[in-house]
Amino acid sequence: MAPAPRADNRLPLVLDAAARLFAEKGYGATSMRDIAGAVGMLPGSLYYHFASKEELLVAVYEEGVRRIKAALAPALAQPGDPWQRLENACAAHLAGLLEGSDYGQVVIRVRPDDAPDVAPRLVALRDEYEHAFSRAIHDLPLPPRTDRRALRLMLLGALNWSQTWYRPGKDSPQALARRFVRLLRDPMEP
Amino acid sequence: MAPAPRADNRLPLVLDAAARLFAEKGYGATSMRDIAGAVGMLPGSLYYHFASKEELLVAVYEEGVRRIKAALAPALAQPGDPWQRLENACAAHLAGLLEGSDYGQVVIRVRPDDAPDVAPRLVALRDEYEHAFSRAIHDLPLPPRTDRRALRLMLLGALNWSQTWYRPGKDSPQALARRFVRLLRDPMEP
Amino acid sequence: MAPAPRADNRLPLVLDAAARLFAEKGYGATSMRDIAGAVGMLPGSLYYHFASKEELLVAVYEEGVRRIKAALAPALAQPGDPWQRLENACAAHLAGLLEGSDYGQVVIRVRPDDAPDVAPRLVALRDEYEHAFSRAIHDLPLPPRTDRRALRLMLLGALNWSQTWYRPGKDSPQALARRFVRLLRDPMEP
Amino acid sequence: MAPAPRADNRLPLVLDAAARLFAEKGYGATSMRDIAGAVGMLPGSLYYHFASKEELLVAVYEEGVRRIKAALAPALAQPGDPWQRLENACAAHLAGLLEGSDYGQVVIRVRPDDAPDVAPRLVALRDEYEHAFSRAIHDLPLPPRTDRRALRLMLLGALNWSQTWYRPGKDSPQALARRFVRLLRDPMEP
DNA sequence: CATGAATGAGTATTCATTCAT
DNA sequence: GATGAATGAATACTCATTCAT
Repeated sequence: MAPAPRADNRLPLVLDAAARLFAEKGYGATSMRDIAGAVGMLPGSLYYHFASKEELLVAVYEEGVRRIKAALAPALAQPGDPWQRLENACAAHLAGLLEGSDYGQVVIRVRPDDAPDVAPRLVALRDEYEHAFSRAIHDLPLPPRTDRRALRLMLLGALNWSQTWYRPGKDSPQALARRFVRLLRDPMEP
Repeated sequence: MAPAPRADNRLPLVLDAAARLFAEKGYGATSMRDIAGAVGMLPGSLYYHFASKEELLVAVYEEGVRRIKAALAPALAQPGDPWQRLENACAAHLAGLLEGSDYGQVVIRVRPDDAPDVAPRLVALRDEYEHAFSRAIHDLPLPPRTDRRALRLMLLGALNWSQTWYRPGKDSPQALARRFVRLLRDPMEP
Repeated sequence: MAPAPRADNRLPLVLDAAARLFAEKGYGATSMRDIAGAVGMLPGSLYYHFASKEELLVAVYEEGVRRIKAALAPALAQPGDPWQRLENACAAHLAGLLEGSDYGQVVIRVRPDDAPDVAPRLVALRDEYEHAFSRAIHDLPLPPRTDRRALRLMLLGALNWSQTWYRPGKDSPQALARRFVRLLRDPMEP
Repeated sequence: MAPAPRADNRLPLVLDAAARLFAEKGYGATSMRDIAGAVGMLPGSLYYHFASKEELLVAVYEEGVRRIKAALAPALAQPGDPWQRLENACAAHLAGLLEGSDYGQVVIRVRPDDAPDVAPRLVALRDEYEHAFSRAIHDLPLPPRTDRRALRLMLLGALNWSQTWYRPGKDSPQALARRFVRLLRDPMEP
């Protein structure tokens, strides 16, 4: 029996594999066997690191939200035109969602109620990154009585749903972000 | 007048049950046992009506798209202001998506690749109802060079993603539709 | 593939196998695989007949109590000397416990809390057969103020514990019953 | 004077935890993880102290028999009425069985064949404490030809089975012992 | 039209145990 | 003395599906 190449910390590998598979196939369609196989472990061995499949999902979600927020942060920190800031934030979010880290994709793709026992924790994590957008929208110079909540829901919905139709190579996340924000900003009367 | 349903035909009941369960719990989380139980049948008996779970999903999807298109039709047929027409179409779509027929909800909730063998057919069905929106958007009086495709994707994404955050009783589909369309239409400069 | 010899009702076979294995090895040490293997089924197939391992145990217990009560009935129905009636009841119980039906042995051997979810039902079943002894002891002509409850507990304990030390071939159930009852009945002063 | 326990020796803690858990939940239902967790160790660490779960059980059993015999000794050493001696021995045994040391409870609760590899050693240990009762019964002034072996089996069975029905707070071990012995000793004719 | 009985492959999870460090 | 990481085998259970009746 060949001694396993004891890389000393295979937990991150497990997390990476789970993130990749959850992002690709979804939570329900990914088995613990799949994940274990992807890192050359036996299924039972995963339980040394995570108490359950749901806890493993939480760990991926947490890392996903951390990365989304990290990607958003530089865009939101920029001084200058608030519309430009929003566009950059959208571009960063789309980039993560569509082409970037598997972790971020999981946060958008996997519905909290796929893992009922931890659903509230997943929802709370989602709320965290949405909060970042609230602030960017709050800073926008808008006509009085504009419904900023509806604006946030609309924009985030448009961004997140793009996972459904996006095919890499056609539009870039940056280009999409620009188009979406322009549609909101520019007057529509011909 | 609808043709009188043959009294001994339980197929529509099966379809209804499947639609309800797929809409509530998702495709993967619904078992053939669940569906059979909901109509007082045994699991094996479903296979008299449908060759597989995936075919059953296709049938629900087909009916779902038919209903979405039927709900959209009157709104789209209205003469007069194209923006108002679009708003009405959005309201109709949201109503079906959020509170209306289980069938319509399935079309939005269930991802085609949850049923890989029939995924292309599901995608084609989705395209059908999206096409209705294309026309409504085409009719809009817009400044030249407006990206109508992006507009459609943005609007549909915002609408469809609402299944994620919508809680009945707070906002009505009609009110949401109005707000979303207004955000697009009205100038954003304060 | 050879067509399974469709004996038309294999459920009783499953029950028999479960009873035998539970009696021999105990509940915890018997796996659903063991039981399925004993009747030439696949493990999953058992779940067509029983919703869970615990429900299977309940079914065995129910049959076990039925048999114990059936074995007790003729002894208890006998007219004549109540001491003789008690002795016969003990003999019948011991016979079932030690050499008779696997079902009866399960009732004594398997502790209700081995199957926590159904433990109350198992306890209720145990109470049923103990009740038969209560009546036999009630009929005994005893000195006033004799503690009949203690007598029942003592006698039943002595009988049931015999599963622990009994080796077939040495003492017969009948002989044991006679000896136990005599020890209670005959005066101990030399 | 007991030799001062070396302060850094956690083996007795492990033994205590195992005894408690085996007594509470049974041998099969207690995992090495449970035991390790109860003393703040990791499962693997137990194997420094015990070669296997079965050896751990043997150690608990040995301590259990030692304690049972120690509890019995003073009662058996008493001069005077042999019936009173027996009653005291029963009371001591019941006290250990029902409310006293976890170790003693394990000896009664855990069946030797739950741990097949060490079963003979467990049986031998059980025999040790039963031997103490043999002597007490041998001393009883009984009519000739009384079956003393049956008397021992009956009494011990009654005592040991009490673990099944005993609920603390209702009867005290002492009271039970008195009642059981009285039932044997006093004439039953009214 | 539908059932009753079963299959076979799969699911997440648990367990006693090992061993290099 | 004990840990961290893993193994390998087992466990109860679920699922879509089949097919003779």
